[in-house]
Amino acid sequence: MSAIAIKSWQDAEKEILHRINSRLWKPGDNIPNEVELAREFGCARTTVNRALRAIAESGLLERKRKAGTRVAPYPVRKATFSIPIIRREIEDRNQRFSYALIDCNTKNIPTDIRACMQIGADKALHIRALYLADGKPYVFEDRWVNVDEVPEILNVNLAHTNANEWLISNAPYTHGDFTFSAIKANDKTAEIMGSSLGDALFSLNRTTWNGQQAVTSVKLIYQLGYNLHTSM
Amino acid sequence: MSAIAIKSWQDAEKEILHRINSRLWKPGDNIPNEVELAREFGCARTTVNRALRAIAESGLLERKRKAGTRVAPYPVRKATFSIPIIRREIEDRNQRFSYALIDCNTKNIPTDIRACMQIGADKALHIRALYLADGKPYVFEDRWVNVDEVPEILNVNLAHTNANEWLISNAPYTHGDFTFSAIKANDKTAEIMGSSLGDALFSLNRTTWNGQQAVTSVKLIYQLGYNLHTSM
DNA sequence: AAGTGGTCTAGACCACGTC
DNA sequence: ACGTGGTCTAGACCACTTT
Repeated sequence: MSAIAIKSWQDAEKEILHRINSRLWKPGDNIPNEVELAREFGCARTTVNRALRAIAESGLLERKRKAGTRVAPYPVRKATFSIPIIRREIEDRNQRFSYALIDCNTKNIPTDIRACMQIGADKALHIRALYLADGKPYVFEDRWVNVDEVPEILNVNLAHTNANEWLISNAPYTHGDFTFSAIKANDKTAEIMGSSLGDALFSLNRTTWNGQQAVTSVKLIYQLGYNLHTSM
Repeated sequence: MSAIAIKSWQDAEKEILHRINSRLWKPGDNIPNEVELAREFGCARTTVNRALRAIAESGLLERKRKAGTRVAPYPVRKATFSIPIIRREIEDRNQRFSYALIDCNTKNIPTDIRACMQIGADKALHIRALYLADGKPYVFEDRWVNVDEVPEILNVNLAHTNANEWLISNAPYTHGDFTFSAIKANDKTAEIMGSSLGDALFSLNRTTWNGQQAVTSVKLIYQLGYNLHTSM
């Protein structure tokens, strides 16, 4: 019927998405298998596979060997967001970046940090710093660094080089955990951020590992009004 | 040298990641091209391509035709998070899901919602509802639905069927915008959520589109203590 | 002009999950 | 046992970007 010329996997992807969105294939329905679609589209099975795989990754299709491919009945859509370095985040807003170290020393790890980093050592490097946009507090960083994993950081002058940037370039990680939350500014936070006591602030906790070893665990508290945006 | 047997694209991916993480290939370095790696690994170029493409999608490699592939100097890592239906989110916590419609009627669209939905019509369906976990407020939903795009929703009894679930199954969308932020509970919000005035709450604004047409725009306000978690 | 990644093809075999 | 997706291969051509 419809004389659609499928010449690339993106063409196939568009056509399949169209069939899902137009509800020709409804949530829960099984769709034709790869061989049939390839025949219908007049292309190789590999091409159809690439398109189906891409859509399945976005959560709209569910694929199982033998059972086939079906339209997700309750699609759990996936969105991606980027984790830029703070300097770039600020510069992308056309603001001037600056940085101020608050304090930095090696000390005993509090139990909550120990629990989320799961490291054996008693001590770690604790860094507190402020990142500013146009001279105004943008984000407050409260960080612990596993010096067994990244000993070179002890030779870095953290008053001049910020840990966020240095670590990204010098301490690779294989995986990480991210938690976003809303927190109420306490008196210390309010003072540092120049905001009011009780303000609702956006916060990100991130712990990264290189293989089995924790690299760093950081809590970032953003200025009032910050929001995280993404699209799909 | 290293007699690594590369038999799958995942093997190639692991080997390449190892070379990046061990800093054999440093940030900013160009790495060998696909043909060379295929020869070294003793596999087809397609296999190497799949591995490199996967790593580039995660942000660790940058690829350009002719220029080649290099390790990202300041990797902008990408993380994905899932957008589950609220019922499932609650049931996955082993809590009992329930739902209460607060109000629902067709009325004039406020200017801020009109701006983010970019629709022509004067009126839209406004829904306010509460989703509960074990009988306690879990998330408050304040939603506008474009009835030109999804007229069938007018026939749905929203006292029994929640809009979140109904729309996911019945109103496909091609793309969307997501904004996460922290907000301070005002008196109305505090009353509805059973939290205290001034609490810092986590909030998500989401607008979805089907092609050119806005489908729905929703503000979700989560209970105190909620956080969004993801890992990579 | 030339080098690199991007993709397509046809065929093959494998792995998983259902029957 | 068998049907489906998952992947590999070798070769080919194309598209983009830099030189």
